[in-house]
Amino acid sequence: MATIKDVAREAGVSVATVSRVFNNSPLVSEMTAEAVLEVATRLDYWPNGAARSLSTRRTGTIGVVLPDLYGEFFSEIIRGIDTEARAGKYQILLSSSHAAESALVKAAQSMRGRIDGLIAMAPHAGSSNALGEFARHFPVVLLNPGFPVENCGVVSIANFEGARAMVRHLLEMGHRRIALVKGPSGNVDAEERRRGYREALKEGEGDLDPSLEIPGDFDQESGYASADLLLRLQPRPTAVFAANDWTAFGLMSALSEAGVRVPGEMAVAGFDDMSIAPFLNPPLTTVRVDAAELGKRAVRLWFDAVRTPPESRIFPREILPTTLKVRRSCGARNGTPERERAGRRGTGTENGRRE
Amino acid sequence: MATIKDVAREAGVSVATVSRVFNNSPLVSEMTAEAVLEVATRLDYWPNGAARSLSTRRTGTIGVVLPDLYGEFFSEIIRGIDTEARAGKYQILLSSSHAAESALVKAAQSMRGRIDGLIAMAPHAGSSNALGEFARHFPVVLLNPGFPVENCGVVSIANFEGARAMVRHLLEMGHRRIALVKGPSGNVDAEERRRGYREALKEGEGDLDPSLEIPGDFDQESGYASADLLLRLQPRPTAVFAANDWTAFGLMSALSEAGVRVPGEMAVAGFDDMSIAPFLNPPLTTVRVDAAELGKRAVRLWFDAVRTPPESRIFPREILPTTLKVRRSCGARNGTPERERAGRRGTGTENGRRE
DNA sequence: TTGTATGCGTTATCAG
DNA sequence: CTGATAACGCATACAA
Repeated sequence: MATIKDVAREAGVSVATVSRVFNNSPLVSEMTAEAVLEVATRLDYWPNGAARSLSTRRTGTIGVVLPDLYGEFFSEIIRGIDTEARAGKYQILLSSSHAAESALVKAAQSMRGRIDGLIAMAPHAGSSNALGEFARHFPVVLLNPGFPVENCGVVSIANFEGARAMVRHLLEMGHRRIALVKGPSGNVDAEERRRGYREALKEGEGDLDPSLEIPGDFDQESGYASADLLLRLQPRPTAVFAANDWTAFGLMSALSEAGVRVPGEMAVAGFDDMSIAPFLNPPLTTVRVDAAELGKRAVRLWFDAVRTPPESRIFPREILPTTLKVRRSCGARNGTPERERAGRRGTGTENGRRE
Repeated sequence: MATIKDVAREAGVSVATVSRVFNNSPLVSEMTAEAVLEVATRLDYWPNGAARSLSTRRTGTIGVVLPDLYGEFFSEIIRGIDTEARAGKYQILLSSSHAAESALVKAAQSMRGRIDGLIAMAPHAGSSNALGEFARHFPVVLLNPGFPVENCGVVSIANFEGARAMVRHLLEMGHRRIALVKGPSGNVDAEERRRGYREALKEGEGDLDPSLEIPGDFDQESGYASADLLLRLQPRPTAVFAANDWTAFGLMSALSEAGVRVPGEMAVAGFDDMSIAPFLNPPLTTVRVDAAELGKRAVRLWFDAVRTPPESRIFPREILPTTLKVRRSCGARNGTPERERAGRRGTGTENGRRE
């Protein structure tokens, strides 16, 4: 593989000149530049990234560590990160960190010298101190952390506000007895959504009854299973809020099999707004989480940090608003919403705050 | 940030010794190693990746360039790549290449010196020569390319075989007039699936009628729209094979709205086996493409290449078999298939060949 | 078992 | 405008 030296020799100039050409330095005559470029193309030369970053102390890449690369949510986050990073001429060094809490740390370790900073999603509070350590060396932005970390930028999801808005909506629709199919216990998102559920019921006239809170696990299966308990409740609820869309899907399958009409006999709501949600039968009313936007914001925060001298850096905590998507699974409020088209999502009301 | 020199000085040894410790060299006494490690931990030292790869000419990372990071298919590919790469102690430098054909080349260019090779999905034949150029420098594996490229490993999808198997199945179920909702014209996968469709009809007793081939675009919307044409056909087909699951979803929505029972009046089949497919109403009969496995195989092929001296390298072309997933949307063959559980998929017959 | 010295491919500083 | 040359942080051949 041709190096800068080869090009210099072949073009009859010094390596410094070649370097200048490839860095668009104005300190080189157009004629020389052309000649160098010609030789470079002929020799199929391109600067070696490792050498370059060793010399400049910049790598032009952001490390991204996510707990797991499974599902639409994560793929959307990555897409958002990639899009925004590319727009800023940065690349992405990706790693999933497995569930183990030490994995995140190890992944980040092994990226040293190869990244200018980190965007990470850390499910375990145990990673906290290690992350703080990294943050002393370079900018770190955390995605929806369940614990406070110093010296890191943070983007979280308005789970609480989204859930509260959804339950408020159900109350507005006249429901009083609203069940909740919870997410896995210990999960930050699940916990916040439950808080929002309770808060809305407390504010409104809803039944705040512990027996209405059915266990769930964020998956289709647990949603399916929850229908059984749901239908046994006395008096039977008229609406269910599932902690995420997968749960809602399972729930709707089970209700359909049980001959319970949705939304007629039971309104169903979800959380996430997966791409399939508008196309279910009936289309699912849910809370939209714009995962790609989550990724984009993380990158923007990260860029802000990079462009700021370390001593005057601030560490903003941003909260990604969620949006209520009213579809048919909860009955129509103002007539039946128009049919949504693929790729085009209807508008809605934003829930959440910014800081 | 502490360097190897800092550690050496602090520990009272040479940099060579520190280096040996971090490379698990047996040529260092246990005592010294411990001391070095102690100091390293205290100084929060970790080898600089750029410097290391400059010296060793190995980076420990694979460049991954995909045309677009959207949707479950791509996220699964990435997951497969990541899983397998991590198992082999490799990291992933990710980049989406936009649709532009030069983008792939640029992305790969800018990765030079930072990767040991490339796994790419190149939708445009124009990238062909550039890829061949890369392949002369380091191992390249292509994902499902629509054109022949020299010196590259290749993993493609058994689109033809999968489609043929599906249509054969429909024929077996007694259907004779089977429509096809095509994918976008020019798309490799779409083209191969159509070939499989025609082949099966030719072999069997099906109607090989051009008017049965309805235009589509791989999305929900075009599937929805296709129902109109489908229902107008004279005589009306008893089954439709949609070129992918999204198309099938749209089709099923439209049929449901039109009051056409599935599978009673119209059998519907898809292609891809998206995660939601088993949970539709009725569950969708489709052809499973294991995208994660596609990614894994690409990495394995890549590993094979890396571990082989360049002169004796061969460039295998592997074809990922697809699997027929029989569910209820085409009617049951041997009674109703058992209900599938999330995360557990039923077995099926493999279609495709290996080389 | 340990240390010394050289090279990896660039950038950047300093002279010309 | 151009050219030497010293870093950058590490691995390794060679010496000890």
